[in-house]
Amino acid sequence: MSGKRTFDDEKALESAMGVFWKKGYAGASLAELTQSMGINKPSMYRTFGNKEALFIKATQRYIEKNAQPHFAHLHQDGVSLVQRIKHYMTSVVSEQCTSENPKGCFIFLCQGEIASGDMPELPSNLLNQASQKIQDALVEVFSHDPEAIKLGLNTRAASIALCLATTLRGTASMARAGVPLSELKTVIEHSLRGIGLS
Amino acid sequence: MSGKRTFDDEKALESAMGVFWKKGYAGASLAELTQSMGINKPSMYRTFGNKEALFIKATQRYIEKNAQPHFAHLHQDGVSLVQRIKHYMTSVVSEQCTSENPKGCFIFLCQGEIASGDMPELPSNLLNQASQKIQDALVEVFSHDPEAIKLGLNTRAASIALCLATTLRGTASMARAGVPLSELKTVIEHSLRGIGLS
DNA sequence: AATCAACGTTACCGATCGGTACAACTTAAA
DNA sequence: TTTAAGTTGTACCGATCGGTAACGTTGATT
Repeated sequence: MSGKRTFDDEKALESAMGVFWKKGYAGASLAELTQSMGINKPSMYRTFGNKEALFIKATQRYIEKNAQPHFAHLHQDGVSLVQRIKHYMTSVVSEQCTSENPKGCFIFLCQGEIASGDMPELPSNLLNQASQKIQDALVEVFSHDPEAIKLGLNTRAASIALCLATTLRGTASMARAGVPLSELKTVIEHSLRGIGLS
Repeated sequence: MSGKRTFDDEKALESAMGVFWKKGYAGASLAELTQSMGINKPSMYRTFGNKEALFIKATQRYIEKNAQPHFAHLHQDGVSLVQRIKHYMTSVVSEQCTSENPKGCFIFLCQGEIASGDMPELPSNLLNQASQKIQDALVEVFSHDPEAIKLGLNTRAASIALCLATTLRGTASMARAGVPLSELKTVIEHSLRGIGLS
């Protein structure tokens, strides 16, 4: 049996994240979660608290390891604004489509559950904040980037950011429905065209 | 108590549709469904069969009464192509945002559950077909409409239809997250711009 | 060597899940 | 008026939900 932990907290959390990503918060059962994590229920409760706490930690992990890294494309030196935006969008949509993970976006999927009324308050706030960060990051770029200012995009930064964020929600939904990356890339092209880029 | 049915099938089905629209398929419990329908479980099972059959009927009702009517805007006589598309998109997004119904789109929401693996086959097929109809209707317009052909949009009808369908999925997700109609209207404008219209 | 905290396993808790058997009752037809 | 079909309400079914108590085992500390 044991006396020292026989599993890796980080690996277990990653597995739990995968289950939530595939099934959502309410749809992920403790049985499936613990089975995927390779541990049993008492170990899970000792290590993470309860389902809600586990979900919060899984969400934070997703934000840190799967969502935030894409933002780097927005501030890459020596790359034009258009290319930076395109790289960012393509990077996000690529992850929405990869077969290594469940299709779609963890945040958008679970945020859709909030309107059901079955999502506790703390996870709800975390998901809302996370989705808001996307628009905030885009607003920041379009407001302060010299190239964006030269193009006059700073005067409607919020509107443009909303458009791109909406596109990313749409591609996430499409990816979850099985639409391949190749088709969604053309959606990105048209989306950039719509806001006056490319 | 009775011998003749004491409730209206159509009203009950509409109530059930509202619950599925808010909670999704798996998230809608028989208790909440029957309570909203104003009947008890045996009456529901006798009238509609089971939860899956009820969901199928509710989905068909949504398609017929809430989704199909928007298509009329696409074929309105004496209206320019741009305006027809814009009217269609605005009509759909308006319904996604109205406070009379749950926010978002019934089809897109429930289709997202398919990837969880918990959605039976018949409802899955119905939802996939319904979402495909949107793109089909748009492809049809961009392929055969004289104005579209004159603009050369017929050569990339599928791509354009995918863009607009993606936008509608994005706005549905945004609406469910609480973004108001006024902001999403500007998203429609930019989206039309991206495909070469307006 | 003795102690104790942490671990894994099992078995269980009350609540809720989708679904149903059954009895009481009402209506229409015979 | 009797009968048969149809409807409602209650009470229940086995399964699963999130969560936990209890027990035996293990390893580090003293």
